[in-house]
Amino acid sequence: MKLAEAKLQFIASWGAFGTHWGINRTMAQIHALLLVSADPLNQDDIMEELNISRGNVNMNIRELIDWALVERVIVPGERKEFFTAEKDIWKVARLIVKERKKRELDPMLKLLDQLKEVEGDKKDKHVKQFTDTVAGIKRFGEQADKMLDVMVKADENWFVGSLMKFFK
Amino acid sequence: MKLAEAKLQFIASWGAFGTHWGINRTMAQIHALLLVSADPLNQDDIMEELNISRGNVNMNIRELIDWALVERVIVPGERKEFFTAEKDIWKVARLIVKERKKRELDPMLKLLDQLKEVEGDKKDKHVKQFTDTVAGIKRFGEQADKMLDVMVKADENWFVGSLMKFFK
DNA sequence: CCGTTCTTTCAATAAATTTTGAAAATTCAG
DNA sequence: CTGAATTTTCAAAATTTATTGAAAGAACGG
Repeated sequence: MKLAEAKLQFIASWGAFGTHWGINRTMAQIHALLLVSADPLNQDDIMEELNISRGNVNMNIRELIDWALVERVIVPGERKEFFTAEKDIWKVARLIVKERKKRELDPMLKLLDQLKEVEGDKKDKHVKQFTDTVAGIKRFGEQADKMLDVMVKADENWFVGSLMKFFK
Repeated sequence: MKLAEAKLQFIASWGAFGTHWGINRTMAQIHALLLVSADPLNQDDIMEELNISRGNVNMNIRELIDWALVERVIVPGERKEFFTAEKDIWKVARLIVKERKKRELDPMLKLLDQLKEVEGDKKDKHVKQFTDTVAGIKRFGEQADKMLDVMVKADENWFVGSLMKFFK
C-alpha cells in the first residue's frame, strides 16, 4: 500500500472511530491528519487534504486546541498559523480521558448525589428500586472516577508498567 | 424530591449521557426507565412513560436485547411481552465494554495491522511519521484490549477488590 | 495609518440521524 | 382454521447536527 492511500484510510477510519467516542467526524479527521503529518500544517493545507471549508477547519481546530490535542506553532518566516498534534498516544489518551471525565462523569456523579435524596417510604419497592439503582451507579461511578484520576495523573511509564504487572 | 420527578430527571440525564457513549438517546432512556423500574414493563408502558411511538420502542428494545442489557420476560397470564434490565451495574459495564470492544476496538486494531505495511523508504520522514504513529496507536490499542479483556472476563468481586487494592 | 493577508463568526444550507405511524407479519386462544 | 391481539417493518417526516461561504474582524508589514 502506498503512503498516500494508507494516509487516507487512516484518516477515514480515525474519523469514523471518533464519532463513537464523543468527538465529531471532522474533528477526528483533522486530528488524524495532523497525527501522521511530519510537519505542522496550516488551515489551507488541511482544507485541501480533507476537502472541507475554511470555517469548518477553523472551528474544529479550535475545538482540538481546547482539548489540548493540537497546538499552534510559529513557523519562522510564515504569516499563517500552523498546527501540530501531540504525537505521544498515551498523552493523547490521558487528555481525552481528562476532558471526558470533566464533561461527562463529573456532572453525572453530581446529579446522582441529588437523586439519592428522593423522598418516600424506603419500604416501598418502587422507591427502593430507584434508590438502589442510583446508589449502585454512584458507587460504580466513584470507582471509575478514582481509577481515571490515577490514570490522568500518572506518567506513562509508571502506568503502563504497573498495569502490565497487574494484568500478568 | 418526589420519586416521579427524580425518575424523570434520571431518565433524561441517562439519555443525554448515552449519546456521549455510542448509544442513542432513546435507547438510553428506555434503559434508564427499566433500570429504575421494580417490575418488568411492556411496550405500552414504555410508550406512555417516555412519550414515544411504538415503532421507536420496538427498535430500541431490540437493540438493547442485542447488547444483552435487557431481556424479555414472560409474565404469567399476560399475552404481551415484558422487559427488564440487568440491574447489576458492574455487569452492565462489562456488557457495554464487551460490545464496544467488538464493534470498535477490534476492527481498528485489524486496520492498523494493515496500515503498518505501508511501502516506501523508512528513512523518508513522512513515511516514518506515518509508521511510527500507526505503530504507537497499535501498541496502545493492544494494551487497552488486554486490559478490557481482563475486565470483561473477571467477576465483579475480583475486579473491584483488585482495583481497590491496586489504586490504594 | 493603510492596504493586505489571514482568522473568526454565524446565518443559511445540507447532511445525517431519529422518530413516527400505518401496514404487514406474526402469534395465539378458542 | 379464524380473527383479534400483538409485534415488526420501513418509507416518509421531523429533528438534530455538521458544513459552507461570505462578511466582519484582527493582525501585520511597510
